[in-house]
Amino acid sequence: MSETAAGARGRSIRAVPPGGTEDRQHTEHGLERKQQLLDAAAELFADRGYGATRIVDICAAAGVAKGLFYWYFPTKSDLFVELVRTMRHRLRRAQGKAMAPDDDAPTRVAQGAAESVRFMAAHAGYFALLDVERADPEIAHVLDEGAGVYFSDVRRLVAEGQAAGTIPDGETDLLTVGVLGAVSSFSNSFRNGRIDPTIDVDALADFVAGWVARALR
Amino acid sequence: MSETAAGARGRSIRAVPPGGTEDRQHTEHGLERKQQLLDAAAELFADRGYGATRIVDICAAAGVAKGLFYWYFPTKSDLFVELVRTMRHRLRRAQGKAMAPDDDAPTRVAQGAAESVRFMAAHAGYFALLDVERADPEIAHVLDEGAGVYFSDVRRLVAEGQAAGTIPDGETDLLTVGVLGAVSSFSNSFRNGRIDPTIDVDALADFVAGWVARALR
DNA sequence: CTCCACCTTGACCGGCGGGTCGACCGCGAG
DNA sequence: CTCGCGGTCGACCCGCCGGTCAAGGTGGAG
Repeated sequence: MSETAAGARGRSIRAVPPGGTEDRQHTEHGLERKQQLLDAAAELFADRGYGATRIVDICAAAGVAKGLFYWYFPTKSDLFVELVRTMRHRLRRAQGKAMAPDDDAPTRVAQGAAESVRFMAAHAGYFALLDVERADPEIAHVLDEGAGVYFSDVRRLVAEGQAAGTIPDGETDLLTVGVLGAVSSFSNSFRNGRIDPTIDVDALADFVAGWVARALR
Repeated sequence: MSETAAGARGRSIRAVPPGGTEDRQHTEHGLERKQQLLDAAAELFADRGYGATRIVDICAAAGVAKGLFYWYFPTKSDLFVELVRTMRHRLRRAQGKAMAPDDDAPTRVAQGAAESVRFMAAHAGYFALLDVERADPEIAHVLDEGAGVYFSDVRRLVAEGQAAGTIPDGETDLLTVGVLGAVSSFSNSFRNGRIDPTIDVDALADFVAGWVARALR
């Protein structure tokens, strides 16, 4: 884990620029290769967990040698972080698109919850990798960061609803936690097969929307 | 962590069933030592995660040499399993005690949920260690086993309520997942400080009971 | 007192796996 | 053609950590 300052020696002064991070120039082909690694890693993480996935496994799955990994990523956790951030952006975009701007707050919350369930079901392979140990501080950070983002998104809506009288006053934070928890619980259970997998995803999403709407009443 | 060893004293008692593996004869002092290891491990697991906790750290925390660990546990995951099972038994006992036998199903579910929240808050250090990677199959197994136990406990109550007409029909499994998810979500958020930690635990428990009751209506 | 079972120690071993390195390839620009 | 850079390879290094082991301690039963 030690970044060993022994970065640039010899003649080629590359790597570790003032900014701190890698700013490698990738060709289009390079970007594709990087994506292959990302995809392979996502699958392996989801399958056997982050810690249990060896870098060499990721490379093997992508059909390249281990050394190449470090051409594209400084460390394993950097790859993970990139994966998670990408996922988060896509999910939030989907949520935003699913909420009708003119509906009231509780309805919008329910719409967002339903869409989240659908999205997570559609990308189960991706979201499974969130079941990860938070030992690595870099991991913990990006995960907490995500939790914070979703929290404030939902909290804003809840507070709005309370102001408009469409959601009961008080305990704004708790209501928010409840909504977030419902979405992740149902999604996790579905993904892990604790829910009858033959159920229609849209039916599940509707159920969750109803659950949230009732609890918010 | 008190008198787990009911009254056994003076003579050695068997700690592990003769299932073929370790069936060491521990003296009372030995059982105490073992408990020290268990406690030290629980704290470290909760603090930095299972995978990131080194056996030698556990021993150092308990003030013994590494070799001794293997006198009491075959492997690290065996220790973990023992920890989780113990916890589960205590929680279920608390739940059972909290539910008034003559109340109707939804009320009992809410009572159990509230008690679970209180229990998990009181033993936050213990429950934090459930945030663990499921890479190790032995770990995954004991965790799933626990999920299954709680699931069937709650499902039984929900089905009972549906039969009695106190809970709406249909989707028994989904309702169960919702209840379980609410309890764990609120408990996790509280433990991780995502909820204002100055809130009274009983108030939180009541809130969760209300949340569940509303969602179950 | 002796013996045996339980307890305790820390040096040691083995391999696993993250990260490094130096060499090499192929292509487009000059 | 030659240079430089993006890209690729895989042997190698090395610290870490789970697990082992041989030896020594201690207290109670006989």
